[in-house]
This record gives sequence, structure tokens and C-alpha cells, in this order.
Amino acid sequence: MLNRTFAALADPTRRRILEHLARGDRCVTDLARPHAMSLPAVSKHLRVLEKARLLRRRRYGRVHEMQLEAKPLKQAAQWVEEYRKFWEGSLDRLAEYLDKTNKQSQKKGAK
Amino acid sequence: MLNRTFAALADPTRRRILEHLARGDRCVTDLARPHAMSLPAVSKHLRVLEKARLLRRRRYGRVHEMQLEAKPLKQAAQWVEEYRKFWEGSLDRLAEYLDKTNKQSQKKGAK
DNA sequence: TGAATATTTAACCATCTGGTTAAGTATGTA
DNA sequence: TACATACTTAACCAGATGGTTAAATATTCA
Repeated sequence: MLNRTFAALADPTRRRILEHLARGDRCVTDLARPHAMSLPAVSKHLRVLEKARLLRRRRYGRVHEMQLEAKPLKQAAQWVEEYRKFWEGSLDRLAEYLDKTNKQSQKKGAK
Repeated sequence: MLNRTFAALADPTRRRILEHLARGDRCVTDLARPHAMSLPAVSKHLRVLEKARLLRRRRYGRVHEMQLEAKPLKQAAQWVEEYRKFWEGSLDRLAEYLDKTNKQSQKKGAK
């Protein structure tokens, strides 16, 4: 699951789509408009996001409405936070401190 | 930068490498051992992580030692958290609440 | 010097990715 | 019915990705 979530987030077009969606549900054509690419291209991106469960799709007649789904993002956030905190705590606390006080001298940090 | 970070994190082998690294600096051979793949394959993964600046490499003679670098992860965490909070706040606050109290009934949540 | 160790580079391969255009499927509207 | 609209599917393409094996490059050790 994390594979798909991170892979989905790795593409800037898809991140922008999510950003637009964060302002409310949108149909495919609306979401495609600000992106300089064809509709099928956007359609593919939407399917990637859908497979990653970052959005849910509902059909109202011929219009498809997308809705954000926060759950996988929560999982991703947890993974990132866990490791970030862990190794900032264990390895980089000194480096980070030095980083704040002296832009140079953190190179000899841990080991 | 986010592109590379998320792309790097999308591969399970690379996530496992980071997990091992979180327990301390490691050389290439050590990092390769638990993965059922060739050394060049691991070497490639390390280069991907290095390009994403998720790790720094230092050469001690013929041994390359890897060290975690938390900065890009912090950026990624910020991106994820920003959007997660935003749309949980706007759309999924109710769903999230229901999630805590009743494992089932959040399906009809927003909209 | 010569052999072993640590690692990368090169060449190759199959599959995935992100885009295209053209055609197809539903649905709404005149 | 016929046309327009919303969207997907199909076929294709170039380039990236994730793996392989074989060979090259340092470095250490005897």
C-alpha cells in the first residue's frame, strides 16, 4: 500500500490534482483544465490516484466526481514521521544542532 | 525535490534499506546481505537514495559508509501533513471521529 | 608483487510510466 | 433520432526503473 501511495505522490501533476481536489470535489474535465496535457493523460493520473485509494470516484450520469480519501496519506505520514523522528533523535540531533549554529561543522558528526 | 523523495520511498527495498540504516551507519555489503538480490542492484538503490539526498556517502578506503539524512524526509512529512490535515479537517473530520467510535459507519461520511 | 575484498560501471533485458492520438461508450439535449 | 458532452479504452512511443551477469576499479593484505 505504501508503495502505491508514495509512487502516486511522486508525480507533480498528481500532487497538483490532489491540491485542487483539496478545495472540493471536481470532475475530470475541471481537474484537467489547468494541466497542459490531454484528457486521457489526466484520466490515467486519476486512475493511479484511485488505485492508491487517495481518491474515490462516483458517477453522476456522465460526470465523474472525485473525492479525496485521507486514509493512505495518514499511513504515509506515519511511516515518514516514525523514521524521521527516530533518526533525527538518534543520529542527527547533534548535526541538526550544529546546523543551526554553524552551517559548516556538522560533516564529522556521527560514526 | 519532493518528486525524488517520494519516488525513492515508493520502493520497498529502499524503505528497508532506510530502516536498516536507522540502526546505524552501514556499508554497502552489510546493507545488501538481507536483500535477496545482487550487489549491483543494491548499489543502484543506494544511488537513488543518495540522489534523493536521503543518505550521504563517505568513503573510508574501499568501504563506503552510508549515513541517513533527515532533511528531505522532513519536507515530505510537511507536504503530507499539510494536505492530510487540510482535507481531514474539511471533509473527513466526521469520518475520522466515527472511525474511532464505530469501525463501520464512516463509509457514508462527507458530501 | 599478487590475491582477496568492497564496490561501481557497463551492457543488457523486461516491464512500468507518462505522454500522445484516434476511436469507443454513456449520457444529456435539441 | 441525431448531435454534443464527459469520459474511457486502445494502440503506440520514448524513456525510466529494477533487475541480471560480467568486467573494471580501488584498496587492503600476505
